[in-house]
Amino acid sequence: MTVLADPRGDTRGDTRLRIEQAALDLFTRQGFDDVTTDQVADAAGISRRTYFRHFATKADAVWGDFAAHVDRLGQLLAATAGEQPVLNSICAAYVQVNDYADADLPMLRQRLRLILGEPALQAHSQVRYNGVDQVVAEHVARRTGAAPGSLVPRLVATSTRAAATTAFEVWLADGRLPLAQSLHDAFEELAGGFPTLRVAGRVG
Amino acid sequence: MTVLADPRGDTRGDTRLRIEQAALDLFTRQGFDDVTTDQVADAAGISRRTYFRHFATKADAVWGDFAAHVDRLGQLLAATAGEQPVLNSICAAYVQVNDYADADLPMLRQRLRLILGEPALQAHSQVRYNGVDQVVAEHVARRTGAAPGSLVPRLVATSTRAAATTAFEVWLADGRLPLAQSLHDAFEELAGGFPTLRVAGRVG
DNA sequence: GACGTTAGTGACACCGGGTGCCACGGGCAA
DNA sequence: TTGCCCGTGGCACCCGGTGTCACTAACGTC
Repeated sequence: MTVLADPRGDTRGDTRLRIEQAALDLFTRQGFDDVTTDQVADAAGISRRTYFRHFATKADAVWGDFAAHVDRLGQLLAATAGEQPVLNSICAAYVQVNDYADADLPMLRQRLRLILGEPALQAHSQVRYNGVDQVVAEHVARRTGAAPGSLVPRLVATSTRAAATTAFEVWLADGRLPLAQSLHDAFEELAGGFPTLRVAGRVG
Repeated sequence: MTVLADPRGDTRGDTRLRIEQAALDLFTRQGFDDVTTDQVADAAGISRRTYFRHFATKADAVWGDFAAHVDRLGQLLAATAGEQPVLNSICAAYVQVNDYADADLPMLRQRLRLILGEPALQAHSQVRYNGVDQVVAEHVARRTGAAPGSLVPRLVATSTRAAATTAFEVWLADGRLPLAQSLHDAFEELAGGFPTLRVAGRVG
């Protein structure tokens, strides 16, 4: 329902953005589960059927163009020189991919708060993470000569992604230190075999 | 439909098991998405409505009593002495929780193949993993004195769980070496900061 | 200017997961 | 027998997601 806000001809690529913004706003205000796709479509000035032509699922509107994100991560990894340790190259790629301008940080926070906080979106995220893990595992396999499906490439991929996710969570909860710093901290712990644990452990 | 297989009075706790078995068989044969809950219910000799009284979601039948699993993990962690390094205690707890009798291994493989292989079940698994991560993070927090929500406890929890999941995947794909060995290998890599990478890396 | 093509859209019907409600029936205690 | 409880089935409903058809505006061609 509701008349098109802009009857002129520039609404083509704009629609997707309008949907994203409407979805983020509604999900943030009311919670993901308490908003129907009808409401999102209505807020964006389109029909429900049209919503599902722009996004495959209700959750997808929160993710923006994540595939491009993963592609860029893969390109950054492929372009790394062989001199630096593998973990450093992965950390650097994660930092670069997530290097947002200050103006974009509020929207990033909004997206992440939903993705990391709403159970339904957490569930959905697992499938996205698989794409990331695969790209990273292939990078590790190239650099080490191991098969991409063997233990070390897989393990490096999943645990570095766990590190990145955790860094995001901490950054989101605290917000004092910049995201890049949080990522570096997490990777440093991971790469060093958790030095913090060794300091505190081995008490007896 | 279909008459109750056992009209005597011992079908109370038995129903849940029948549903699980029917679900595992159907999902394995036809794929999770190509089986409806009607079919599962029918195969188990109950109505769809009754299925959803035993399991909250279509996916839950695959997981068995996972909450008990997590509880036991938490108890094992709480009972560990403070002498051994934290990571070792987590590894030991994972190994113990997943110490199945040989007779139970086929069903475990069946469950894991579905959980790790079917996208819809992978998505569902994220919510389960949150419970595991929380238990592990609390353990690390107790042992280190850090806040459970701070970086290191969170990171240890997510990356050890990533290690465990990866070990499961490798065990499932290969099947040569025992699960406990696969878990130990993964934790050793993780705890050592990925020694394998250091051997192969730093070529230049 | 009439034409066919194409992309974006809306309306409708349908499927399947999940829930609330009511009604039935069998076991069990008073 | 009476009353209760619990597991169950049936039904209607909500919502996410899809297939299909019809409409319309924009565009190039003749």
